[in-house]
Amino acid sequence: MLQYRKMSTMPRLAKNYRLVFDVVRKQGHGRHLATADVFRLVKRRRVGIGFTTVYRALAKLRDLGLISEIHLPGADSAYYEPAGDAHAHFRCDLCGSVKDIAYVPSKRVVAQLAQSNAIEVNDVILSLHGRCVSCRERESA
Amino acid sequence: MLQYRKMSTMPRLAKNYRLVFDVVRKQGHGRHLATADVFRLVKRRRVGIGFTTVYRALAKLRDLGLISEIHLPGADSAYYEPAGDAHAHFRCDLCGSVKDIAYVPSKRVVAQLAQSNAIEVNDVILSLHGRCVSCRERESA
DNA sequence: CTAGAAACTGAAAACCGTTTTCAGTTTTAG
DNA sequence: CTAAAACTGAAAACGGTTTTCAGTTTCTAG
Ligand SMILES: [Mn+2]
Ligand SMILES: [Mn+2]
Ligand SMILES: [Zn+2]
Ligand SMILES: [Zn+2]
Repeated sequence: MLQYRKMSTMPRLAKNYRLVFDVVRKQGHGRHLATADVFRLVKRRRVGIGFTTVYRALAKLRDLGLISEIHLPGADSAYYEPAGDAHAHFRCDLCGSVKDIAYVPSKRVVAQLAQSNAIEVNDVILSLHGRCVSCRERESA
Repeated sequence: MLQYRKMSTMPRLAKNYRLVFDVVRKQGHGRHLATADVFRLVKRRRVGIGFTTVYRALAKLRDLGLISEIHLPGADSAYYEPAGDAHAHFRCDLCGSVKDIAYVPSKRVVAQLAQSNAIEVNDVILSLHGRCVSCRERESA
């Protein structure tokens, strides 16, 4: 699970893959694009592109460690964001909005869990679920 | 999200729903049944039952808080286990096996995250991913 | 340059877990 | 008993994603 942080060390990408990457990267961190959002934005720049190609690009970029693919219980498609520091996600049960949460279980705790369970942990995924600010406001009205 | 821990306070369940509940409950904690596993085990006791009914039973039991439904990135169906204390799950990327992990972010940390992000957190889902013991052994051979 | 191999492309079809629809049957409440 | 509510199962639909196919484009030797 390599990660190319610098463009200089980044492998040469096909034109379309590059386009998909640019679309995801341009959102910056904290924005979470559903697969359908990526399609829409990519099509805006290259009308004829097939959704198969976009799926393949997303998979490759994910494998290269350039973007991260987010799966949240309750959401019905994957979400994408540029690769960056590990963090958790909050998803509103009511409106489906997704928000970054600056927290991740400490390395020490995870190492301890790995040891006591005799497993090798390569990834830790944390998601919070509940009601977002605006949904809480709207509901209390 | 109520939870009926005692049979005495448990609502009356239709025969089939009861059957599905028994199948899940009989596995005890620490066993994780994929939807297909539940079908198989239920059909063993009631041959003619339709999978639609099983899906409906699982949804209702989940809503009643009697069982918990687990969604793990990488797995292609839901898993079920009897309701119990909160815990995390480990899923082996290679063989797909699922294991309970006795850890959950502390109430204090979650409350702090909720406050600083102005969200209401109703659920915290933590999953670990990597290689299980047997897969590590098999790979090193 | 010129093969040939490897990577990429997009339409269409397949996939597959899950949900919905339909036309009933069974159970419950009064 | 009677009407409403809950439950049932077959079949069809759903929807995000993957696979297949028949090419086209790009890369790598030589
Ligand atoms: Mn994020
Ligand atoms: Mn468990
Ligand atoms: Zn919301
Ligand atoms: Zn394994």
